Amino acid sequence: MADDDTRAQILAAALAILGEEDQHALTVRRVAARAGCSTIGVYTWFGSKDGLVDAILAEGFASFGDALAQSRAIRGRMGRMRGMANAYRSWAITHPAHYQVMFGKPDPAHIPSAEAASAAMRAYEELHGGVVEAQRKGDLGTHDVDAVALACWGMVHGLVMLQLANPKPPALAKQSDVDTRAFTLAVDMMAKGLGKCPDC
Amino acid sequence: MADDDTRAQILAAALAILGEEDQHALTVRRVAARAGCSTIGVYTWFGSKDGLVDAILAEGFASFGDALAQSRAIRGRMGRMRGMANAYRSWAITHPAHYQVMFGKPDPAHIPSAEAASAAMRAYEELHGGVVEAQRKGDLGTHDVDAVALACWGMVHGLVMLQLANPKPPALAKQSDVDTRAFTLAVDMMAKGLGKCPDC
DNA sequence: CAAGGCTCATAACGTCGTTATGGGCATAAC
DNA sequence: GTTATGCCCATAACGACGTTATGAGCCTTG
Repeated sequence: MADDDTRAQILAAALAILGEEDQHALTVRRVAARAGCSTIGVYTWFGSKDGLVDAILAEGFASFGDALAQSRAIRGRMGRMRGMANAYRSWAITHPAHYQVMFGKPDPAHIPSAEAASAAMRAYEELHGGVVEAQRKGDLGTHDVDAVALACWGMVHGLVMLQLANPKPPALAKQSDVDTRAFTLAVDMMAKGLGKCPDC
Repeated sequence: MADDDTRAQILAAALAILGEEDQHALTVRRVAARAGCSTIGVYTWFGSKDGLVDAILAEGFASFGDALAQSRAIRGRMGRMRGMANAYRSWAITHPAHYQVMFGKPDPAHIPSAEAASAAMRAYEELHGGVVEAQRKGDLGTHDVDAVALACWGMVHGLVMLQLANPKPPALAKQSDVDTRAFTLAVDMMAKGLGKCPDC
């Protein structure tokens, strides 16, 4: 329908910009120019730049949640959690600007739309579900599920953010694979650290 | 000396703003107004806003490195690394806007000044030194030191950033201490995961 | 045909980082 | 003593940002 045509073109333009450039390139004027309309189109269809960002968040969390869900079928001790960690990192690295919009510091005054919040919730429940399953299978100790989920999320998030922002000293940054090695080590550390071996 | 007076006042104003508000409040106009000069003062003494940010980085990394160094004396298995993890998190949480300026995504075109880079290097070497010491004491397995340092850094950084940005779903965010519980768990996970127990 | 409402362009406002212009005011040169 | 050089800095402006007041076009409805 031609009614949503402009709206769809604006959202597509915004996603294209995020796919090609930094998140700072996401300006109302540039989105409008790329969508072939004036800036007022963004305000007609999304209310404000925040409204457009909300639509971007909804799209992003849906895609991100789908990526995480691919790991549901993986078997073996901590298999699903390991798979999710890898899927999480892959999605973030292939969608760096999108990831920054989703997980970078938001304006504290911005209240996400219901659509964005529910897409985010669905992605989080994918993470949480993996931890619950590991717990049920006995792969974890008796740790609190929420704390485990947040700890693992934080660990992966931090390594992803360090890689995307790359504030590392030159000596470290020169090792081209150091991010991947650290990530692999961190996931192993997590798997071993959450186990219930009594000797350590 | 009166020569550096204006410069010192501008830097103090910038740090005061970061101490009281969001990093987005750090604008040239507001810094200048608080320092009691016009915007041109920032350009006279720091060249550009990036130059001012460089001075802020140098100050921040020096203070941050000092905080990490407090853990040097802690004994016991993984004691220094655990202490540094706690000190890292404490510094970040008590200086949230400063931390975001230091570790948030920078403009890729911005090349840090030599002063900022060397202060950052000194802080990183505090981290690295703790890992080297643990390795030497036999607290770690045979892991690569750089990868361990980056993995631990990323883990702590991620949990700090999640707490500062707080993108958590409402059910999690309601648990007021969930960030601290996750952090404690993550540090334990790291300590256990890096050990050399052969049974797990 | 007339009225109302929806979509959208133009142009503007106040914010941002930055800079061109020019006014003091010190020190140095003659 | 007067001129000249150079540094510090205020005013006012530029372009880019998010946003909005105004009004034009167009489609639907009576």
